[in-house]
Amino acid sequence: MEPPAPPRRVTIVDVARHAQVSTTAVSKVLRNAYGASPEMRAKVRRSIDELGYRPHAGARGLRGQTYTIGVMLPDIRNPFFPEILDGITGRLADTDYQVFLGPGGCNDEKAEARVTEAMIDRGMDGIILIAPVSPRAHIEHVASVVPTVVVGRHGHSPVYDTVTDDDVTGASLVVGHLADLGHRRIAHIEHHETDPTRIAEMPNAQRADGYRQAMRSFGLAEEIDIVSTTYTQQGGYDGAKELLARRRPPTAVFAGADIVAMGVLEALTEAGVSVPGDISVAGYDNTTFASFGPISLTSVDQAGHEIGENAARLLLERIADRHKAPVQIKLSPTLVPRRTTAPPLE
Amino acid sequence: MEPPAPPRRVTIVDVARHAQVSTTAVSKVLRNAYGASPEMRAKVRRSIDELGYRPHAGARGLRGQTYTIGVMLPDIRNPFFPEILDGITGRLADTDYQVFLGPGGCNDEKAEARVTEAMIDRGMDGIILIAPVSPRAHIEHVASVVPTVVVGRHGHSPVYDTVTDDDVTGASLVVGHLADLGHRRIAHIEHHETDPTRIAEMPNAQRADGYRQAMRSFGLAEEIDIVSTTYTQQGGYDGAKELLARRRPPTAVFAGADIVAMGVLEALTEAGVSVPGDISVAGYDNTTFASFGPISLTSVDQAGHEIGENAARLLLERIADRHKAPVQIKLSPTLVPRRTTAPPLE
DNA sequence: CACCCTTTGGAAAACGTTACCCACTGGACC
DNA sequence: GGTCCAGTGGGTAACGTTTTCCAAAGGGTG
Repeated sequence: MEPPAPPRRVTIVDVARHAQVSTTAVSKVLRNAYGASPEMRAKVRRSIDELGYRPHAGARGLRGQTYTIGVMLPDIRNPFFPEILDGITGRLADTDYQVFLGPGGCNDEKAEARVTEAMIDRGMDGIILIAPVSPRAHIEHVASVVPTVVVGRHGHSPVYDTVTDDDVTGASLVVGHLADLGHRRIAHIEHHETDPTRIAEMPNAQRADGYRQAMRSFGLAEEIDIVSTTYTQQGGYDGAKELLARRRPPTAVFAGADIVAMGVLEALTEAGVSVPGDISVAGYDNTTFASFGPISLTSVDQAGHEIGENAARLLLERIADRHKAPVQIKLSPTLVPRRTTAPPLE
Repeated sequence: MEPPAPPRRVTIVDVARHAQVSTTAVSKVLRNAYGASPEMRAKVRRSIDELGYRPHAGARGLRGQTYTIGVMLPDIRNPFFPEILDGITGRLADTDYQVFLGPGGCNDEKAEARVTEAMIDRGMDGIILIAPVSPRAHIEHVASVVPTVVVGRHGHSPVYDTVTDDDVTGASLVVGHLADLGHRRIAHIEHHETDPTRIAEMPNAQRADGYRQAMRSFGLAEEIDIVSTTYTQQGGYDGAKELLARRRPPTAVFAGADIVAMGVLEALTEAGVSVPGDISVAGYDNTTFASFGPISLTSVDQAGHEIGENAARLLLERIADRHKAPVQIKLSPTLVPRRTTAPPLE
């Protein structure tokens, strides 16, 4: 209770003395390494428990591993990440690895770089980057220093593994759902991507592409109508305003993300347009709030838990063998129809 | 790009050699320590930049600090944390400290202990615990080993600082608002707290207490009506069902958290009760989704950003002087009236 | 000019752990 | 009875920093 005497930490030397063995022996037991008899293991473990010894991660990192895995979250607000994180921690729960999250700034390359560098400086054994916006060169630099798995970004590289959701399929699920209901004028609100090096790798671009492909395959090529704003509530609001100003407004709006759909709903309510009576609305991500009663938004559920599990698994494999061939995993999303989509009136 | 040769990291020795000084000198420059002339500082800094040197945090931790601060989040889903986190990172942005988040399990003492121990093992310089559920003894144990600030938990201790929001005031803001609108039968849904050692320290208990006090001060002591469930959507749903079954149901429901209010809205919609026509509903936390158009929930805004800033500031102070007298900061919440509250019909 | 103090710089010993190597034992095998 | 090998245990030198000293140089003071 009294701060004056922060007691010296129990070290491996204390354990060795207590168990009357060498520090090497203790180290072997700690790492389940070869060269220690069952009796010795038992004796050492007893001493560890008795003394309450815990290995010092920093010191371990100097020679071997730190048993720490870093997960970079670009935007902690995105309600889709918790699922992924659960998947990651679930897969890692019965290993010796501990997960720490590095908060990257939203859409901020500088912040991302700062966090990834900080993770490397702390000797983390592996890094999972979630939907990074950094240029590919930086990601490959990170991956060349420490085992890395990239989540939510398409494209592949010789140095890291990727886990993504099939955004093209997801978009076509939405278009198909709306077309089945009888809609023809289905508009899409996308997040505008300018950087040419990223353009094919970002999920937003894939969703827009998937929308285009699906519209064509349903014979609705003529009706393709895309508004470019941003994946924010404001972006959805602006996009909806623009669509309402059309000579013939769409009867359904496919927002590229749930948060965008929130802005759309806001704008429609303001304009006195009823949902789904006059216009149907669908989102993407199946975020927590999509299921709330007053919202009940039709959305696309990415297999967040599976994404996380796979990312963690691949990372462990890459830590075990840094030179293994890179893997790309693409998971399938599912449609979650709710009360914001219905057949058109006309 | 090619993994085969993970290049050796640049160390302080390399910098020293390049700048033709001792490693001691480089170390002094890194830490802005006394005993280095301006010319030497300049020379060393030039070498650092030229070689792209970055200090190895683990090695630093062995002797001095790791320049790492751990923030324990009990539940990453809680949409209230991002605000606090922004406040923390904002305050720390122009220091050398880096923040990492430790994901604690929801309401899980074991998980909390695992994360805090992991932070200690990694030599973190300071720890911020957000709304911890662990017994006070464990928190004090942590605080006795490493500088600690506790957020969102009342009560005070000789070994750590606290930053909280005034939940009693917050509750009275809600009751006052509803009473001003003309409501008398105002019910409250609380999170039931069983553990006697925590009971006075948890925000939920304070909110329930504030509700009672406010009801009395508005002359509504007779109308006090509390349902004990949990701070979850299901808890809100169940609580609302119970309230609707009363002989004379309340005309307003004060849910102890926004997520609870979501469950309440669901139950009311299901029962064909209109909001705010028949029953007004208020939440607490002013989470992101509270402001969404279709929800538009009256709520209480905790000064999340300020909470975070203060927590970070106190932590820096405590790192500078571990023996300073503990501080308790209590911030004031504000009411955010929206469309789920209105005067009663009768 | 002897003395003391301040400034500047460095040598060397920690810090806690693991990797690498070597030594010893006892049994199997020829 | 020698050789080889598997199994067991330990000694020691790293790993990259900071800290604690100590020495030398310069500058004021009496």
